Amino acid sequence: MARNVSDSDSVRRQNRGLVLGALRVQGPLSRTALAASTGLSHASITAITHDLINQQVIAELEPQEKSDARGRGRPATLVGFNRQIGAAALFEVDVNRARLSLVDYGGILVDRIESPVTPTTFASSPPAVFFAERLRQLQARNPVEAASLRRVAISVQGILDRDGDGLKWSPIAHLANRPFAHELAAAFAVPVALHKRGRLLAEGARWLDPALHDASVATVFVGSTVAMGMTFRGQIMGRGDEGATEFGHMNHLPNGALCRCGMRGCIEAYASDYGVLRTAYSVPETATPAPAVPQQEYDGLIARAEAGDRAATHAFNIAGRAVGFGLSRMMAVFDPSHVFIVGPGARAFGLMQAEINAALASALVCRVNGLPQIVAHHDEKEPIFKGLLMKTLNEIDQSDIAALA
Amino acid sequence: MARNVSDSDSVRRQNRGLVLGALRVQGPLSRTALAASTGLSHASITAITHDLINQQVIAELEPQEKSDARGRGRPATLVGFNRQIGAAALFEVDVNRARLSLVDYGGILVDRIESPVTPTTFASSPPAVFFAERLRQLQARNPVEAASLRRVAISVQGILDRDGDGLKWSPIAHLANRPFAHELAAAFAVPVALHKRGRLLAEGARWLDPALHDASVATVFVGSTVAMGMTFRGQIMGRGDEGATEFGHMNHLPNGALCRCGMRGCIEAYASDYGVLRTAYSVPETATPAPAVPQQEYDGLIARAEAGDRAATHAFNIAGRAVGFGLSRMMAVFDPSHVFIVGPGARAFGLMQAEINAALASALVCRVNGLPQIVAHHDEKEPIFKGLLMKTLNEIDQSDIAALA
DNA sequence: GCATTAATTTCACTGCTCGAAAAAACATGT
DNA sequence: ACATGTTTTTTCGAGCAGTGAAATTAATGC
Repeated sequence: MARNVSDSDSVRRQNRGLVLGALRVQGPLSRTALAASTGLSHASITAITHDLINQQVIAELEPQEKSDARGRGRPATLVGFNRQIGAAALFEVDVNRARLSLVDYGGILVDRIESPVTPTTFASSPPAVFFAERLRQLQARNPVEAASLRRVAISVQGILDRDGDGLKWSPIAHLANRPFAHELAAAFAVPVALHKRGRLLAEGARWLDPALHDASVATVFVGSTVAMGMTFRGQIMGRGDEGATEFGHMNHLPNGALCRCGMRGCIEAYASDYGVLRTAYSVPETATPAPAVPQQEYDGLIARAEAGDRAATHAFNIAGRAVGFGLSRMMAVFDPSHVFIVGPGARAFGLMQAEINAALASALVCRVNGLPQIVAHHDEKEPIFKGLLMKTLNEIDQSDIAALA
Repeated sequence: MARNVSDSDSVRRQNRGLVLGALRVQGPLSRTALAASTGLSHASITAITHDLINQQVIAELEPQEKSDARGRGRPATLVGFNRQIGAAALFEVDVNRARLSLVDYGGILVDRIESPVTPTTFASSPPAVFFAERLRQLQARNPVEAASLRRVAISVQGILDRDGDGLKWSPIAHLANRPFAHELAAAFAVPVALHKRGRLLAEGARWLDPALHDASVATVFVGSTVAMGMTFRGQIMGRGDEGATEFGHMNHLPNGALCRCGMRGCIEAYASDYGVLRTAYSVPETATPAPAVPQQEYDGLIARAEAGDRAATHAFNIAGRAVGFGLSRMMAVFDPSHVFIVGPGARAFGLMQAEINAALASALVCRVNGLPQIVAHHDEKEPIFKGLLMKTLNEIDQSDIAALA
């Protein structure tokens, strides 16, 4: 029986959450600004901030003298997060790289470790060990933050199970079906959350462009894989908190090109770096995909296509067609007002755009509602990190902090 | 500024809504059962039911003597909806038929009118006039219920605009882009809601099979059109309340068969009745689709296929393939645990099943998570009506009644 | 009739928000 | 230096909804 009853406690949680959320989005605010932003009365804001300050969650900032000509009246005192009360460890795992960032409760990056990943990395050392080693290393270097670790969050690629704490399949070799989330949670006595990279991209895109904060956006990653996350009017879509969009492995052409996942005809098999390379070099569609494509090789192909090379141009056309039809098919189920293209493939957006638009034009939804606005966004690391960061801090805010007695 | 603040009023609304929802789902209940079902304390249930009874929303039922051996202890007095306090008019509009039902607040059908629809129906008389005429007729026949009309809800096919109160496109001739919802609302001084048929199917499926009430279900209608609605763990998905899944017009084959919508290669162009007929009779794919297919012609084709006729069998294979790849592609974005096939095409499910399964097997999500459970459900009128009914009554419960002072 | 049992109601208490008024803290004008 | 105006915060009493525990109500069983 889901406990949906509303009582004074849920009121408290909700309104404290509102205050924390406002501070998260807008940074330090005065109590008056908080009242305006949350819609709560001044009296309530006084009570809530008073509690939060007592609990050391937030603190009054030192008034900044000098600066801007402060107007008349009593000057506002800003309150902001107390960075020391919590820390989170954020792993971003990729096919060829892993990065662990330690951030404090204020969202400030404290320390960071990068490690290469190879197809054998997780075969030789179990994922849980790999992660634990690096986390211990960061903890040793930052004892203060280590003491207040509240969450570990991991950005992964692949398909999560229905609970959202196990990977059932992943393009990263030997990562799926290893219960590293549970093991880490046990080892560090801290909740460990797995997030699909696509979903984080969607979350991150919202934070990077405030104008999109409440829009419906599909964020498509094109690079070593093809992935997608969606937001619907500011809400993250799909499987509650697990996320299940497998856009890259949506079928594009029945019995088509062989994909890394073992299926045939996936969008990824045409639009990812290895897919484009395979097409460009006229390698048979059924050839086993390359396990990894060096960045410069992909960039070289983009350069060749931009220089007019026929084979390269053709390969990107095919890729654009795959992405375009994928979007067109997705839009039959969910139609966003904006589409972001991020990742290395964003640099090739110009080469794919015509085919993408052509494919979208064949969708009824687009004919009726108009084409979504499609924008390429070159950097993709920032959205993922930002998404992971904000999602994790928000989780702490709403689950741990707002519920504090 | 969205008013998300929680106060005693929102608590009241939420908990009253819980009580109304429990009664809606489970029928008349005792106060003790309400407490168990909602999670509220007995004291609160006493207060809430007291208010609701004072407001004539619910009433105590006469104790049913005789029946089952009532145990010891004070006998429970059930409370149930007061049917007289509201009524709703429900239109179901189809390509060849329109039906208007008048129901009371208890969900009991009071009266019903059916009218044929032809491609010229809405050309000769504006939709608003067509609807208003029939509604007036029902009101005249049922003056008591007419006095308490609270909502008009219309089930339509097509694409709604973003506000959800206008049709931007519809397979029903001359129905799109006519502001009949606004006109009706003005004429009858009552809120008028448009609902996509696919979404109602999803809603209705939940109500018909309580086991699915909290599952993730995709309900696919196959018949004169192909449509789909989805629920995610009991929540209706897609564009908030407007609904935008255009499954039938998801592209199946680029540049494929001509669809009624004017696009090419839509799933509908292969899997709807006209599509199957076209394939079976080897009519060129680019031939203009028949405006309507008589029921017996479609049924005849099913019979022929079941008897082993090659052309007919082939046509249903092609249809199954279209539906299967559509589902497979949808599942890259949203993967339900159950798929319902409803509508006339459900009778041909056996003929399509193999191709549907084959197509699904080519989806990575299915390989990893297993195939969803696919079930055909012959009757489709009931789910639509039930969905429209429950959605509308729930709307009244939550918006009008729960918010009463 | 009286004990037993189960459904409902009553009652005292808690915790939250809110509006209005008061207090605080600073700028400006005389 | 001091009164006045402005803006931010806090204080205070009221109101409201939920809760647990105890009391009440209405049957059954012996």
